[in-house]
Amino acid sequence: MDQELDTPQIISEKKAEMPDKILLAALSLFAKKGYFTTSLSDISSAANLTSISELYQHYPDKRAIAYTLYEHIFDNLNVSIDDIRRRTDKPSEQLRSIVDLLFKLTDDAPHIVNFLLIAKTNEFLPEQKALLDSPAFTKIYKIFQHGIKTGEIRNIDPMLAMAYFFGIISNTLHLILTGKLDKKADAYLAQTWLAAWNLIEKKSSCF
Amino acid sequence: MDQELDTPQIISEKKAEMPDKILLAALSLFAKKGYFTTSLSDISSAANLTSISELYQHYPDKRAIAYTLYEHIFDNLNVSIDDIRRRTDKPSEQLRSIVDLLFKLTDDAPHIVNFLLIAKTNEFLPEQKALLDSPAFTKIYKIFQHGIKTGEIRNIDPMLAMAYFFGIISNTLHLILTGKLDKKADAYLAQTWLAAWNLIEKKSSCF
DNA sequence: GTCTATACGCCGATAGAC
DNA sequence: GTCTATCGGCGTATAGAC
Repeated sequence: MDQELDTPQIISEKKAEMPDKILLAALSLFAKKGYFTTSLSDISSAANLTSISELYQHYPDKRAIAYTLYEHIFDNLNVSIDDIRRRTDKPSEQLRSIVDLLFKLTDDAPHIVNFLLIAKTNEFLPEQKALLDSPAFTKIYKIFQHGIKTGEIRNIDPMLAMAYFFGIISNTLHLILTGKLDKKADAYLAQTWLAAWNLIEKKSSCF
Repeated sequence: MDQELDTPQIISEKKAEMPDKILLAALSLFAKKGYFTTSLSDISSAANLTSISELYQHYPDKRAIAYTLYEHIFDNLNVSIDDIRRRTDKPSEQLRSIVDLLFKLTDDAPHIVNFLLIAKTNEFLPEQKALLDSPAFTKIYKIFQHGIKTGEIRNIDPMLAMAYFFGIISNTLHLILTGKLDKKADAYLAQTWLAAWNLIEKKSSCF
């Protein structure tokens, strides 16, 4: 339990080898301008390559860059969730850890959270599996199911509980990322966690 | 108060004159495939035009179509909000009416709500004013400010209250639109309204 | 294996025939 | 004023020189 949860290395930033340099550049651009308005030329400039051709030494085409990015981020999210589930099987603690992670990421790697939020609705990434169909999503859904079964979460459609809970979380993060909420994510963490959790907690008198 | 609120004619569907036929086709395609993956050819087919050129008789370019659509939808939303504010100045009733409207729209004109949700984050509509900067948004923000001043809403950052409230609403609508929640929006209205309102209500014991 | 130069397709936009 | 035919540009992708 005191085994700390580091900011996950969603993308290795240490000794940025070439492919990661490209991915970081792409992530930043996609998060800022979107996939379709980002050209390969933009990416190669941002990654300090001499020309577009260099991209093709590492990725077969543009979609592959986006898709690799998508996989990196979702795989790491998935791993983080596995870690969390391994550490405790109490839904309240699992959800708390996930929220902690997301808020921490918002401060430390805002592009990644932006990418996640965009991937939620978007025309981003031609025909990719949406956020809603990723393994990470399914695992989180199971947390809600489990919480309802054990009585920690009140007895409503688990999908609805999830909608409420992450509606609060993701919308708050979104306003932070767009600057409508002007403090760091960390400043809103405690309050927002309480709002989201109390809303779905069994013993809560919200209902 | 019993002055009924019709589904607003966001886009006149009655005797669909040409420009509206085009807008409806575009709305549907943009909501489904996104702006950038929708070609003028797609739009002209969907609108049953004989050729792309016909589009140019009504709109100067592709962006104009998207922008007109954006204006129609946001202007109508804005008008609806004005109506609501004129009918009552009690924030709880105003917010309830807005939520009613959004859920009704989700059942009656899902593309419009989809468009609104997409416009929230998106790379949609090159460089347009985001949802967050529209007059409609500002007016809703004032409802929260007012509610806090009169004591109906508890005393937190109004932007945060808004984030929580509409996080629940919009995330729920999103899951309905994507089919993850499989009933009609109307079936979730009462419960979701309660969740969202109780969360920010002053007398609520959620906190 | 690095980069320049170029090919190719798609799509937005237009011109001009009827 | 309706439609066909075409242009031009951008952006992806490749070939080929060094």
